[in-house]
Amino acid sequence: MKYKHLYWWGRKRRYDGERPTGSPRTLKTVSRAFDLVRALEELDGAGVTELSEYLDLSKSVVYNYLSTLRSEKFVVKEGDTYRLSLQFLLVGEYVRYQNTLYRIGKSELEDLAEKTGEFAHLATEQHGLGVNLYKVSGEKAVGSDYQVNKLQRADYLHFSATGKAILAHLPRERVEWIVDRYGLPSKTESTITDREDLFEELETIRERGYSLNDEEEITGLQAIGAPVTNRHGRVLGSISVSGPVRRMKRSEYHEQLIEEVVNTANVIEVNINMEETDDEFPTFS
Amino acid sequence: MKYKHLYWWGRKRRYDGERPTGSPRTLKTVSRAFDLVRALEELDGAGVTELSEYLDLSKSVVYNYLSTLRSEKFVVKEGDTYRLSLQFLLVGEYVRYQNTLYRIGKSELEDLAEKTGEFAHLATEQHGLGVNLYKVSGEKAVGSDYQVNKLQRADYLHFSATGKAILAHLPRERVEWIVDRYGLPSKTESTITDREDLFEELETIRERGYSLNDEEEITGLQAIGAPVTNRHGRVLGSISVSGPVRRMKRSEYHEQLIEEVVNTANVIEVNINMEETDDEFPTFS
DNA sequence: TATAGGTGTTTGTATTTCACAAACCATCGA
DNA sequence: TCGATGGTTTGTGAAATACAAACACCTATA
Repeated sequence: MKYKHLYWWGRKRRYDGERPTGSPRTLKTVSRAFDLVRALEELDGAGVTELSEYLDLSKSVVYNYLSTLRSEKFVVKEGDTYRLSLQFLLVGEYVRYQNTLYRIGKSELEDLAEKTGEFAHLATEQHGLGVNLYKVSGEKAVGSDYQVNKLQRADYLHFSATGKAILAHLPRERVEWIVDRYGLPSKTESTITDREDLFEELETIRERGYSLNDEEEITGLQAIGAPVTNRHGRVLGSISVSGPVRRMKRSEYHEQLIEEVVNTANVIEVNINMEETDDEFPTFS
Repeated sequence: MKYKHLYWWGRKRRYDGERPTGSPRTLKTVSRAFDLVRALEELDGAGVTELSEYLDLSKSVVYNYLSTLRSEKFVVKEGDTYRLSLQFLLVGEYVRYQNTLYRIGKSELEDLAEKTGEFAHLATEQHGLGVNLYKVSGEKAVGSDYQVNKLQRADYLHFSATGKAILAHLPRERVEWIVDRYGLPSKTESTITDREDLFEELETIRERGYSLNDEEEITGLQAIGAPVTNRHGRVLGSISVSGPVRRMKRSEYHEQLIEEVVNTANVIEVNINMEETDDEFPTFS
């Protein structure tokens, strides 16, 4: 349980008191409301007293926040414990559907999983972390139960095939920022933990057009990833297939998989560019 | 687009000024923050000025709210338009995973879709509306593209097989409340729109143990549903399979499907009761 | 190249609204 | 019956927010 929220919610909040001039004012009350949302997630639901101790706020304050969130339908009360409601799921599904990469890429990813029989992922980047937009399990996929049911979290970009494919196509300064912000924590002994090594790897990925995760996240698991960029060269996200190293490494099969992945990424790109006739794609922030 | 949010976000907010004594205080600032979230959903992203007109708030106020939501990572800014972020999806996935019915029922539902080849749904109730927790498309499933990709929304309970199975096992006064609150709008000419008809139907459903949606939501589509209750008799949600009337109505096949659906619901119930050894299940609100 | 009109952003300040503590009210078990 | 442990309500001072107006920036157009 300790690992769960280590890097997830980001660093400690800075309330308005200590705000440097020139940066936007933020509303304490709103921030607290989201502190409560986070707390409810971290505690898997809780009562008023528990939350008031956890957040160091008076009981009545917590009660008022919960009542408000409840009236907004983002929180439900079961007996005396408050929980986050399915409203979050509904809004979440809306947001996902808004995402062009998901909308266009979903069915292609399903085809990819079907064709290869392996496990396929569709990911994008937000706030310097990777978010899985969709996963499909192919016929041969192993550990699929673990992978499908694993809780969906934002995770580091530097140790997954999807993540590295994205990093390779972000502007260098953005990658620098991400590394500064989150570091390069290791998951296995193969994880890239050195900054220069990472930049070399990203260079390689750019040259050959696909990324490889060689047991860098989970021992025994290899993944092949490819970026999806729009016509302006901005990376929208990436896809990957993954499976046990033993199978994935067999050379003909390996080549064939690379082919399939890169090809699928390409098809998605084409379809996206057909939809997005001529909109601008400004940079995220 | 008009239909989209007709009944979704609920009725107009009542701020604290006009609060009847004895009901909890609610925080204006928090409510406004969620007004912004709603607005961003309704407008599919928007700029400061647009939002300030839409919500009748001053530009600077909107700007401050957006800045706060952004610092909480629930909103991103692309160029000059603000959008809801994937954070909602992540929290939503967490909430879904917290749901016992989803956690236990998911794989059983997949089996059901596989066995029958039809389209299968797993749904629950919240705030008097139905929420789909999961959907799987079987081999033979038709219109599956529409159904899978259809935007996930909370919808009325009275015209779906899953919804009616749930209603049939809620306390009468709760059903009364729901009907008072949302009415019985019709989707096709077969939709039940009369209160007494509905209660009779629910009685029938309770007696025979499954529900039927006979082109009440979509012309040409039939669905068979069954409730999932815990050992205390509280309904946790329901499942269904659906397909074209022509196929679904063939009598042997029909019987067989009913059998499969009821059976699956049963298996889920057993598994849930094994997990939830002896917790109380208080009533929602 | 200047200018008008459209953005998003910043600031000062009045005043609304929130935070706190303490009282209150259930429920449960000893 | 009593005490302990929750959640809920209320009055009031202190602090955070809402507003308007000024600002900076961009783009189109004269």
